[in-house]
Amino acid sequence: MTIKDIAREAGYAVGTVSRVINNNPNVSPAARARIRAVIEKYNFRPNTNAKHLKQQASQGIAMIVKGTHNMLFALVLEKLQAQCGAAGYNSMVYYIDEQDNEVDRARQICREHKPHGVIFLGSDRNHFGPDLEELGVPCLLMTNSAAGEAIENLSSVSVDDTAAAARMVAYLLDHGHRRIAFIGGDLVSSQPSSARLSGCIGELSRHGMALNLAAQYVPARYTLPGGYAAMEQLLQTVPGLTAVFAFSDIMAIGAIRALRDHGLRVPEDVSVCGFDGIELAAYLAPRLTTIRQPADRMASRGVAMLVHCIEQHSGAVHELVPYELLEGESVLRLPDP
Amino acid sequence: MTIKDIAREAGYAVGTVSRVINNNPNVSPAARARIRAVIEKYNFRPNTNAKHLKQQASQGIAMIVKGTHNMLFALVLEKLQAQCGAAGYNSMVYYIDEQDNEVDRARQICREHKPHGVIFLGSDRNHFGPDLEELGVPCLLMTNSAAGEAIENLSSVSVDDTAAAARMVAYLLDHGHRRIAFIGGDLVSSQPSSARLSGCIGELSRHGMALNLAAQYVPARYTLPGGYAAMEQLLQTVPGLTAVFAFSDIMAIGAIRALRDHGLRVPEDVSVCGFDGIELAAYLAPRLTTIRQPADRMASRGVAMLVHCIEQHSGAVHELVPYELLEGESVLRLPDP
DNA sequence: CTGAAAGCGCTTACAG
DNA sequence: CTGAAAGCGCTTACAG
Repeated sequence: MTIKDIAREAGYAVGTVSRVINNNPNVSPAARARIRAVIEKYNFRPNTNAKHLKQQASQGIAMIVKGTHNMLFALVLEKLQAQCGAAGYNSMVYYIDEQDNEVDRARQICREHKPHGVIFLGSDRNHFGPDLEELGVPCLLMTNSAAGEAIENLSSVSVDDTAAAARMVAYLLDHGHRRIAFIGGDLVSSQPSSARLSGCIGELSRHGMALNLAAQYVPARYTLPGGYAAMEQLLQTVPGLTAVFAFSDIMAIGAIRALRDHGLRVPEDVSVCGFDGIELAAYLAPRLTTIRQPADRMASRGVAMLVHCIEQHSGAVHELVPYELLEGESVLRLPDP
Repeated sequence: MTIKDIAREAGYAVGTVSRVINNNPNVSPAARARIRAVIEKYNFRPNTNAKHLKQQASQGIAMIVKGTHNMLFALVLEKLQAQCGAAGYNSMVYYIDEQDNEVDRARQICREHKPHGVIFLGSDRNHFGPDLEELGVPCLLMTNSAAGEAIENLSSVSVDDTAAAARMVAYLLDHGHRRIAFIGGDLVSSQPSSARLSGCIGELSRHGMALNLAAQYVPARYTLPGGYAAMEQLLQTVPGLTAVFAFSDIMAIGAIRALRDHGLRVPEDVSVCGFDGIELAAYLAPRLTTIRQPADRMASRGVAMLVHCIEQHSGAVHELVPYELLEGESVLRLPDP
């Protein structure tokens, strides 16, 4: 069943059928009705391969998501799709492996599906360079800042990771914690982890405290076992620690389990806080103290910015959206010494 | 950059370039080397739209996943892809919305990408009928049984949902629980929920107990808030309940939070158990007692079965894989009355 | 082993 | 408003 079959049965040429399918106004009501009826009858769907092969530009925005296990991305993606729809764009979602090159994938997608813009959820900073401009369409990085990259067509929307992490450290210090350990991502590939760590170091030094990177920071995958293993390591390298700051909620949950398996209570013996503010954080016991990244706000700003770039041919912008420290029950206020 | 440009630069015809790309043996080593070098030089990737438009059959298996929030599916999918790769098939993954029609989507995918087989993760039983045979390729339903559907080309691999649920009820009864409530999916669309519920009813009746469906069973979405809301309702309709059996771990986590918010402890005041055995279940406090669906085993059996159907042109088979009751800390043994 | 050519199912100027 | 035709970038018989 192809457009040709529809055309024959309806008594029109394939061009007219194509116009009906693509809502081209240059079709008589009679032809439209007749052709629609035949399409309906056979529940015909045009072949997207042929469509994309020929079409100049799709009416869509491509979204490239790194990893399917990331609960924050899943939430942000949902909001992005809603916002895109509201702005009159289709969204096309491509999930890729955590270790795949998102920029290579974007290149292929642009060639084959000709989107009006590309949104990246998750990024390896090593993959992003000036050659991104070759894509020829505005791009947007979500939840990571690209302000430091200075790539002409790459906008970004994120929280101020440095400030947010500093805020959390200030919160821990205010609660009397002095021996604090950190679990984050790989500092070479993860831009947000670096930013957050520098926020932590800054805030500590404001209080006259130094951070021993080798001992107090353990890089881990953003997974439950990743957080678990990192916590076990920190228990060795930071004796007497009273608080742990994990740069994702999932890692925090892993860390909490590790603490418990070592006979430590949370928060009575060790306080734990996370980052992201995923839905799950509020369902745990104790509720997790964390930094909430506002998925809704990020998505609406992101789509607005990208659409502006697309329609006005304007340059990249980098926007910070407000984070929020969600006070849960996982950080204890220590008594004054 | 197209196959034509590569051909020109390499000094061969496009057909030869195509043969190199598709590892067709009828190419001289010299031509192969020369063309490979040019492809390498430009990092050329053929347009998949054109490829699929023309190609008889891809060397792939399509996987259609309902929903991106399902942690069990994410795990099973990972294993499926590994198994497919090992069997010499590519996997092409298509995520669709929870309420979208997976069979309609499969129809389109088969037309456009000509996979050798289709795997469904998640299904609405209302969408499956004898017309699935029109797809013309073997299909496989994962984690739900299709034994009752009698569709010629639809195999399935799942745990015995009825037996597994009965086993859990037996476990609760053995622990002294008598007032038990249930949270599951919509009984009309969810085959596993029906099967599990019937297992629960059967086991209760073996012990001379009846189930008041309207009061003791609350259908919910498979989400945290879904479980939460269902639990709040059960607190009204089943006064004095001592145990809750949720048909997914995520719903169980939601239910636990609801109980706590009503001042009840788990498991001291109310016991809770789940279904699925996702990684997270073992990281909670208390660890969740649940039925583990063996993702690894299901994936390896599923792919083996599907590949057999594909290569031997054999008919559908329905296999049950062993479940496992994971004893956590969320079910209390009640003292003898 | 290689090339020339047809054709996959669409879209889109171009005429009328 | 409609049709005839070119062409998107590939694959694949068919000749040689």
